[in-house]
Amino acid sequence: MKNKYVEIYHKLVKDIQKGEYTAGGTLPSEHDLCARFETSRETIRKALNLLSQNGYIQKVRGKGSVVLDRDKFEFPVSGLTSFKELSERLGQSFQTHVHELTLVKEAGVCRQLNCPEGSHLWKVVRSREIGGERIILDKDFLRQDLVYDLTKEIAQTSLYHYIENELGLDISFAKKEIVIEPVTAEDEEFLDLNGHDQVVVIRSYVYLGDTTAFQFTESRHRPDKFQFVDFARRTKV
Amino acid sequence: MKNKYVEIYHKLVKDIQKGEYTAGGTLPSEHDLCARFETSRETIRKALNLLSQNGYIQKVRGKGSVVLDRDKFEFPVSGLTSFKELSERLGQSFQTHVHELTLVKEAGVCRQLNCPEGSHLWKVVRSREIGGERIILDKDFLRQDLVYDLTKEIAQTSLYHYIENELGLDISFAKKEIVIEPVTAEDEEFLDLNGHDQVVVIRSYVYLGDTTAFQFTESRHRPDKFQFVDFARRTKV
DNA sequence: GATTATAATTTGTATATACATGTTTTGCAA
DNA sequence: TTGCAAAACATGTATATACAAATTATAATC
Repeated sequence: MKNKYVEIYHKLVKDIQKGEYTAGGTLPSEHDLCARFETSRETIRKALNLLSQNGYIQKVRGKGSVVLDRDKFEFPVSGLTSFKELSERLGQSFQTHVHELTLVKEAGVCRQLNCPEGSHLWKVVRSREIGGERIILDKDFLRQDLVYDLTKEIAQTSLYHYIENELGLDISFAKKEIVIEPVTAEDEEFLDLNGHDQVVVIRSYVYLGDTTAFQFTESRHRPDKFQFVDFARRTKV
Repeated sequence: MKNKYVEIYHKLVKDIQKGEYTAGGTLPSEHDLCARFETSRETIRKALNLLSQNGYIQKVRGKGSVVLDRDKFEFPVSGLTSFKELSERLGQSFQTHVHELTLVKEAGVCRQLNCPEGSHLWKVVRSREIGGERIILDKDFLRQDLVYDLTKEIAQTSLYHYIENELGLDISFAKKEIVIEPVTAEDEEFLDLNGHDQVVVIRSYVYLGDTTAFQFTESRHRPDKFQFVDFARRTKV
């Protein structure tokens, strides 16, 4: 938190979440925010753009920044939120089981991550238990040259926290695909399928800020427990 | 297309799609683009931010704007693209069947659209046929006070085109939810389910630029033909 | 009181400057 | 030739100004 406009963004998000500004109402005008935060209008506008992009406000010319009702669409699987961040926000009891943590050589994954075919990759297989049921199976492949050390403990708590805060890698964006597929033997083994014969599969390619692909993830969800919530702005063609 | 930076954005998108700039390479520097488009750096930066948000480039400090490989993640169900826009981009043969086009009063939908309970709503039920199979069932509710006139022909071609281009309404953003649900009698009636007993349901609340909710859509997809592709940037917590 | 015209407010766009920070290139020195 | 330091280059942040466009508040007029 060193940039002024990012700080202002976080402050305003906090204020909205505290209910300081109610949905349907408006934020103070840009001019007022300038005075309050003792900064220029452009800096305020950068902060407001972040709020707009993340679905907190809608700017209406002549009126102001209208606060949106974000309650109805919490639980964003979107935006690269990790399982731990999710569970904590939901406040549900959750547990992670680590089934595999090995170094492998998978040519196919290497090709998709754009690294030499002989490269070592961490393979992490974890199941996620919520409310006593194992409903998510996560299979991760990470480039070992970027994440050199990995322990079962890290895999059990939070990969993302370790990668971002301990290793200082800059996770920046991801390409993501959601499809429905028949269950595999692996699903049967590690999940409480409850009779379901299909799972929701989320495949993600995760990139760093310097555009190097470093992770491939396959997240397999039991369909009755799956929900994806998104906020999308229309891009004019 | 009147704004300079939006025009520049579209021009650069077109250039990238034409292959003028290849994935992995960089765009001309901001300074160069200023000269080329005869404009200021801030204007160029606004255009580049649009490219970045939509997954065309990744800006790397000190290096430049690296062009990303968007081929791998076309077909964005995300971003409020309409069925017609989608089908055209895919180049597949498609067909729309209009099963219902009526004015109704649905208290539940009214409440969610934040309009008076007695309001008239257009109810549109359409099935989408691709490659000879009816695989998508779309149920739309639209506020009649905003879309006063609606014909079967419009419903068959493109609602969005009519709403945006004919009526001049400014479709701005949507809250979206994806879940898996058991098939209903309606699904059985209007879709070629091919033995599937579950469908992928996308529920969307669509809003105008002035934050008025005006449409509720439920899009029901046969699971084997469903795919959702997304580009997501990580929002630092 | 109701309508209309005007002014004030608010966001949108375009431009300019200064400095910070990270990357690449260049040139000098060992 | 190699290695290192300096310069050049690229993007990031912060600030300032001017004007456009949409909305809202105010004043004036009938």
